[in-house]
Amino acid sequence: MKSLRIKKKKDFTRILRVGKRAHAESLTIVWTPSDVMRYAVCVGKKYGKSVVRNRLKRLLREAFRSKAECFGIPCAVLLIPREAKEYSYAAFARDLGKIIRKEKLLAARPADDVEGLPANGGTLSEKEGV
RNA sequence: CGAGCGGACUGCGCGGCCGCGGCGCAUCCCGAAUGCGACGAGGAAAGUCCGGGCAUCGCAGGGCAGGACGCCUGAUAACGUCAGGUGAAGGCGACUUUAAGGAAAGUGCAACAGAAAUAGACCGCCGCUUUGAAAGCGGUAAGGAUGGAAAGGCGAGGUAAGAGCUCACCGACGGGACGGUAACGCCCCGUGCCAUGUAAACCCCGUCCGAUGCAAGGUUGGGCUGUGUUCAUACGGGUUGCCCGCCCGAACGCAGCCGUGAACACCGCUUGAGCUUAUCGGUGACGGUAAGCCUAGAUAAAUGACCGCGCUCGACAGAACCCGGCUUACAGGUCCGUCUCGAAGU
RNA sequence: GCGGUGAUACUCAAGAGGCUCAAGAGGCGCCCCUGCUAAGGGCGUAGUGCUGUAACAGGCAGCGAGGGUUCGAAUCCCUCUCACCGCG
Repeated sequence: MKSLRIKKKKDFTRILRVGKRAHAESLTIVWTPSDVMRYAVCVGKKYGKSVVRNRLKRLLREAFRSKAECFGIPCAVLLIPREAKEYSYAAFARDLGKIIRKEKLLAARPADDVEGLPANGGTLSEKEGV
């Protein structure tokens, strides 16, 4: 899954400039269409010390992993959590689902029509239908 | 049984399922692909406070400056660390704490108070003179008052009053004998005592220190054009803060174009003063010998989510070149001791 | 990861072992000036916590936190906390 990470500073600044923002209670995401499905988590020093930051990143990655198949089209996504005292997987997963429903449900329809998508996209749309 | 003291260890466990990191093997459509396998954070990984290794610069040159340490003996690659001892302080005790060299080498500082702060007569006490009270002169550091500190302490003798003026004891200083590697201890003799504190103030003495840190540094990969600055007996650059000395002969900056994953890839990057067990030497820190073991290596940076069970319901906390220490944070739990004190019983 | 700098009232800050002293300025409060305001001028408040008083006065603590050295520490020495800066 390493290939699906966004690493370059250039990419970050580009996505932040042109990407669309969507907010939920526990986190914000910035997304833009892309040729492959890619993502990154944004956890700076303001969130706490290394133990807290590491846990936060794991939770976000796990949440994204479980919901990645719900995306209709391949996107580049930045996950930005909201500062809080405690973080939970359940809240991240729920809010990520909400955002996808709000923003992407319409985008998921064309994915069903286009059959010539990469193997990834094909299986995804199938599962989403179920 | 209660209250302590010292030391050592541990840091939720088991199962299922999805997922992550590099590694090994296999497969194929040879890709940052898929499958399988074993492995995968700490006692502090933390703070970055010390000491090393390693790397580059310098070229193993000198001086000044600067910094660190400081009872003794040992351990160690080294240390500001550790071990054992000495002195001092605290505790009934087991024990604990301790930056603990030098103040007759010199300089500085000691506010306020107080008569006086490194030297002294304000009150008081005593004597003499004059006198109505009182004043003057002299003696005196026992008492008062001030202060953190007031001229060794305390008792006796002594005296006009006093004073190491004299004496006993304690302290201090000097010398000697004995024990100990030494710090030092202990005993004897002598000296009436001979200079307050501060060196985490400058300093002196002794020991030690080149600078920069893996963003060190190396490999692959780079050309063209224009232009500017400086320079030949001095200038520029490098060398530690400075000076001397030494090295290099061209060095550096700006703009544009081509090219470029370049804030990239790979190496450094994990086998090491390594770990475990046994045994020998040593009071101990530690060292020797033998056998066995290989135990994270990421780079937007790997341990998580869900379910079930158990219990004491899980603290502090996440490797980033590697080691030895120190310091700080921490839910609890376990074990050890010819350990200490108190109570009760025998 | 590595290296460095700093912390003093609400804000900006001086002080570098004793006293004048926790300076000074902004801000804040009152007064003058004005028909009213701004600007200007003057005066002063007293700073924070605790204690204390009828109310003042006064006392104690306090310079990021905790120890130590010293007769005495904002200042000297350790440990910790927080903030900020630099890096091929």
